[in-house]
Amino acid sequence: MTASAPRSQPADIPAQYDPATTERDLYAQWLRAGVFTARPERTTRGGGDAVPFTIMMPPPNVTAILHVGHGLNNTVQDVLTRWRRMAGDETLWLPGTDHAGIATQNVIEKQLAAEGKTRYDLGREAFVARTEEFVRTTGGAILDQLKAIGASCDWTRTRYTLSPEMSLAVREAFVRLYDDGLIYRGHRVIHWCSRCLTSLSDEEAEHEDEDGKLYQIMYSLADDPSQGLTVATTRPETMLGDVALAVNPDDDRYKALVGRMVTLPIADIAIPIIADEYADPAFGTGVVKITPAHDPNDFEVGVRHKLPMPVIMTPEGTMGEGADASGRVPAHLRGVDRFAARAMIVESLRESGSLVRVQPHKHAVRHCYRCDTVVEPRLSDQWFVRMKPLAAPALDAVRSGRTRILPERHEAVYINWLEGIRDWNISRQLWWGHRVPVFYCGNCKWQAALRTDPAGCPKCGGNVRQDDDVLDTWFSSWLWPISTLGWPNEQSRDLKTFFPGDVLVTAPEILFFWVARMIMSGFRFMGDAPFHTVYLHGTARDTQHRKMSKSLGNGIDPLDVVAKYGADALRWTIVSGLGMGADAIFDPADLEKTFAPGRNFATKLWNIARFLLTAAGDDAVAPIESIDQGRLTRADRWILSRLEVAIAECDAALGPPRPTASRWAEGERRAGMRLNEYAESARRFVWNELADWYVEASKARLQGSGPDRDVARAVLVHAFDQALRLLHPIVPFITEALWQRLPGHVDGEFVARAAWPVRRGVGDEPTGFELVRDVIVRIRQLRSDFAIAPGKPVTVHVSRTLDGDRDGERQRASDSLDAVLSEESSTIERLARATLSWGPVANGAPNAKAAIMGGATIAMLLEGAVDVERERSKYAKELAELERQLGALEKRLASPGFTGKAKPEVVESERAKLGEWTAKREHLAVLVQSLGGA
RNA sequence: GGGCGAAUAGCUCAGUUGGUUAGAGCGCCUGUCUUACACACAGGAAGUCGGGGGUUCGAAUCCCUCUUCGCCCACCA
Repeated sequence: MTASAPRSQPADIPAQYDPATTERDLYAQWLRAGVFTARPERTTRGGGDAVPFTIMMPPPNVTAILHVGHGLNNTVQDVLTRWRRMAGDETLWLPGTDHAGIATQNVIEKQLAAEGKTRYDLGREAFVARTEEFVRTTGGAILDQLKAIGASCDWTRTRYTLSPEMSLAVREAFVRLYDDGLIYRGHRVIHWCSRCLTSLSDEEAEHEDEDGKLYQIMYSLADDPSQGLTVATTRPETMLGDVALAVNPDDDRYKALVGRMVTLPIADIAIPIIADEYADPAFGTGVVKITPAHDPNDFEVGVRHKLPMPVIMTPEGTMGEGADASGRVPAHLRGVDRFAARAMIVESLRESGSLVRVQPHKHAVRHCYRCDTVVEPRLSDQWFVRMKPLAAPALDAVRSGRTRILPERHEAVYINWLEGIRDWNISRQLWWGHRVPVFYCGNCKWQAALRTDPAGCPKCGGNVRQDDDVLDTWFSSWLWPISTLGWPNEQSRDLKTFFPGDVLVTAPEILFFWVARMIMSGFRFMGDAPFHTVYLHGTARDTQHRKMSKSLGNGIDPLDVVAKYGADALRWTIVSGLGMGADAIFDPADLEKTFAPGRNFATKLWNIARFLLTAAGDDAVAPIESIDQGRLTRADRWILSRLEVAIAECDAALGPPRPTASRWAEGERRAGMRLNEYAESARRFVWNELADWYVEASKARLQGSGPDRDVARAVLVHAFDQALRLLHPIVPFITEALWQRLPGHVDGEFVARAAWPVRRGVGDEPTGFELVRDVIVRIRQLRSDFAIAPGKPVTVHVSRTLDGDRDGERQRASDSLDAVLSEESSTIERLARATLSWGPVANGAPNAKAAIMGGATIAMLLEGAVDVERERSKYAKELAELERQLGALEKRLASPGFTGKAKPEVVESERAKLGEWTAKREHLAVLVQSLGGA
């Protein structure tokens, strides 16, 4: 089956839908037609009339392979992009990959380890070359995988964070911030990963609660070893770097000791007792050891008191003498791993009697976010970005409504983080990444950040060398919304057209890593936020709510799902289960249970189309606008009005695509992005309304030959066409496959760029078809209740039990009921498998059964004996329950609190409810009586 | 140690500012291969909305409290 084949016969549609070949073929068609390619010239910013709509894909790591998290993230983006594309926007969904400094370097280092080598065996240049080669040949595979799930990205604009263009942007940003004094060299304690051999930012060093130990150690006074102070520490090995003991200046216990010296055990050197507010008298013994080079707080104390700062560990995490540490690390500890050293030190303290006690202690220990190694605080020189000035506009953006974050609760988290923001350590002692563009003269003191590499020192002509460090991966990511569009070239057409963008879709984990920083860079370099909406979706988890991960083995391979059930099934499951901000739960042990509903839905659509093509043929179909209103049946008017409702619901669930003004107004700020509600509305329309009722009710007309057939065809094709459009963003493949088969389809047209449904403003009033449905359902219930064999014909005698009533409203209801029943009798008879017969049924007839609807009562006489008492008691129970609720309702409405405070529309709807229930009570009473009520 | 979220049918979840008799999918029960569809159709059972208290004419929805999970943030050695 190829889409280019002629499709004049309905027989062209196979009985079975085959996602695999269809999806591949359709994706190729879309690409060939350039459906996903953004055209700046069509936009309002480029001289056209389309509003631009931009989404930047969070670039997956270049070495990543697709997992459900990506599937989730990109499906959401695709739904939004396809929706806006159909709605007439000029959409740009820009894809790309991230060079992922530490992560990628780790991959290559693992390869080297398998070969028995380290990166140092290769040297920097060869290592980078090898990594580049790896990325070039096997990297970016994930982008192809995204095509398999239908991602409608503009692949002509694919970007990579370590490409030359991105380097240009990174360098420009660095130089500007450096020249503005916002990037500086800092000498302080940072998080150090002794496995990756690099510093980490605060965000990259993640807390993990651990059961540790609190060691209390006695430091004796240098001039009187019989006295001493007890200090508590969780990391005894750092004591070799102690330069003082601190007590609180107001702590009466120790006031007298301030200024005296103690002997540092093991290292056997004298250090002073100092007074500092940092020591908390209430914690432990109130005495804290000060290790400036290995603890950020101690560092601050060290600075205040101008203390030495000896480094007593190597970068690799073994004990060793670094700067200022000579004589501190005993020979037998040098080269010993820090944790082994801890045990050895504790043991020798125990032997010497210095170990006062050891108690269990729960505390949070920071770990490297890439390799999970315990991070070591370590004094070193790093590059930092001064964040306060950058944070201010980003803070204001969310406060003022320029950018909203959904779900709303994340806004408080964002604001809280930005208010307490600390400077960002951006240098990494890695080889894979953008190199810090700072140059130093080997001769004079000259140093500068430069856009291009200098030939020599501009001051003295001496040799220059570039800083060895590379930049944090996020230093390129934070420029993503602008660098991908051509910044720093501000004349770039894409930048002028597609910045600022619209929506950012990502997981909450990287709100700080990435989202906040992108907003900052947007303001800093372009003077505006890069998007007006941040949509944070949940995490993919298994049924035990554990995060899906490779190490747990509880993941689901999206491509596996695509192969088994089709991409649409995967997408359907994701979207229909996507509550605002809620985690998405999938069962990796039961793919069938998880994804079959999506497949089943696609199959349903397929079969509706098969019916449509068989019954309606594919001769030309009149446009719905050309059908004279008077020729529409109740079913026609009903399904058209249901379509109006469905469109309205989908639009409401998706919400406004952008703020109406330059900022989100309170009323719209939290609206929309309810993808699950959108999916449900569309599904209900096409399945429960169009397929279950309209198609069934219209079969006779469609299979007949009268002029009415054309009316039914027009309505059916219109309704299904619109349904396919509503569903296309969620299930793009099946809808495209079917839409192209609809009668009247013109070759080369795609539902992917067909117009999004718009309400026509017709069919608001009740159509009477609701009554038809009620009658059919009631008769079906009777058949089922009385176990009447499906094949057995049954006659239903219809009469109005309240016929004598001349009250106007009720009379009208009865008259309208009569009209509906007689005019629609053939439909009712067919769908309910019953014969309708008019005429009064004697009250109390032994086999009478009745149904209530629309303000009138009909009685039905079923052939064969029925259990009248059972019926009577059933209705009597219903009546009793109704009376109870009616009583409560009446009481509620009569209370002064209600009439005084409730909104007018609520009062009105509650009054209407009261009337409805009252009428129903009357009907039920008649019914119970007619069934021989006791 | 702070902050936030969740708890609704057997399972996974909706339920937008308090206002029809709380919904969907899956599962379950009973029928049906009714000429688009058994990946379907028709009918049905099933929830004291985590416990307790409060506000209100009215609470799954707001307030307090308790229990159980989860997430984020955090320099108490």
